[in-house]
Amino acid sequence: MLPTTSDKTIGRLSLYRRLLQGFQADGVRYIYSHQLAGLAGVTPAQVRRDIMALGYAGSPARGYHVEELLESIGHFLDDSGAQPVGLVGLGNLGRALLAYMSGRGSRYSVVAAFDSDPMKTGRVIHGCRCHAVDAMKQVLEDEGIRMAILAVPTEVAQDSAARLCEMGVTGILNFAPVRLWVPEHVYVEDIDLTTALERVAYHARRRATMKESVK
Amino acid sequence: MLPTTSDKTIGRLSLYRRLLQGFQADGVRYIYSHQLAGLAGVTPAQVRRDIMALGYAGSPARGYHVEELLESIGHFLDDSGAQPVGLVGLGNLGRALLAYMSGRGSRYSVVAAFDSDPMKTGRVIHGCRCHAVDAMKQVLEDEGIRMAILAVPTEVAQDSAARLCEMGVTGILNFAPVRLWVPEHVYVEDIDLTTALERVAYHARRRATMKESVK
DNA sequence: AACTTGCTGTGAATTTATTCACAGTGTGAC
DNA sequence: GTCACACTGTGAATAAATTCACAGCAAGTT
Repeated sequence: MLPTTSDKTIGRLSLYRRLLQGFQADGVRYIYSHQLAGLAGVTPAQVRRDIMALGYAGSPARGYHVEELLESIGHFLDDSGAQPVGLVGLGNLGRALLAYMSGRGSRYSVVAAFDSDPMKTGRVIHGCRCHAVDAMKQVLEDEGIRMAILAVPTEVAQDSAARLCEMGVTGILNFAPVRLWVPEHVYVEDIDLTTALERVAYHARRRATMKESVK
Repeated sequence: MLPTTSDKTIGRLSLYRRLLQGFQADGVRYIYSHQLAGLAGVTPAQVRRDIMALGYAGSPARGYHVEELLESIGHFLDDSGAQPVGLVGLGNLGRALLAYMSGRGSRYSVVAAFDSDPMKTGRVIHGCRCHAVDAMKQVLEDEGIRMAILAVPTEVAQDSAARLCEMGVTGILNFAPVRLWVPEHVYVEDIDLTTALERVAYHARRRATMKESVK
């Protein structure tokens, strides 16, 4: 097994990449760990550790060469280049995600959407064709889709996930607030808006009272 | 300082609550840690540890009393009951979040939205009045808003966040893919869709190849 | 009433993630 | 050249999160 890299590191590398792209656009050629750290909100040591995972090394005198570092991160995270993404569920959230994704020139583009509502199928929304759920197998194969965004109601999330897995999908970004049970070789990342909001509420309340009591 | 509870625990408690509500609706009165753990996708020991933070204790013979446990979690997470939320940014994402939030009978409801586009202000969307950004101070005060969802373009996120902080907001749910710099007493939770998707892509690719190489 | 069972609560061990701290080094100043 | 500097890469220390493992106990069973 390859030296396994933690999830958190993956996430931060993705963040560093975006920051670096900004620097590159501004014509910056070299950068130090503490500069990246400042923008990313982490410690310089953390940045260096994360970059270690890439196998890329900077120069003690100049720091990291922006372009080379970007290339390293790209190689590490993507390798194969742009990947097609499937979207299941075209409710409010699904449509918004579609709009959001099509807006920014991301390296991942949603090439096919699915919904059980016949009113929605056949149409093209934000440049993406919407198919019936029955057509899923065929479309996934044709487009070579290996990752999917799941934005369906909670009740059908497990079902949809199982179906996706059967059809060869190995990565799912799940917005339904349930834990999905999938085969071991499938990766699920959950984004739970309710939980996120509750966490904010908890801290917001706590901070609000803290602020007063400190005085 | 109170014995500080980790962010992760907060998140899981929120998840347990939703699961427990399901049990309660089904008329279940007592529940064991391993049952919750199974649904939540964590270990039983983890569940017990998390519940320790509440100060609530179950019975060795029957497990946890669903209703009492729910009450404990509620007391711990919310206490003050429903809280009003402000939403800044009514682009695709903002509108979708609004629809999403108004749909489910959450304990947090978006009572005011803000956008800089005069075309959008004054209207009522999904039962929520949309105000001009200039009116923010007044509206936040009137409604007693202490937490906000930030769904504006990346470029203006920092600005908007700073403004919110000035006006007494102590919790922000940030969808812009940048690290926000805010006063110490303000809590920020980031939801970065791009990073999330890249993480899925990374693992999806990895799993896909792993699956083959295991064979 | 004594015994069995399978749970909870929690100290201790372990694993994972982060930070410290410093040897080693390329660069620019003199 | 030689020196001083400010950085990187990384082993070791620390901190945080999770899991183990077991004492103690309420309820059912004989």
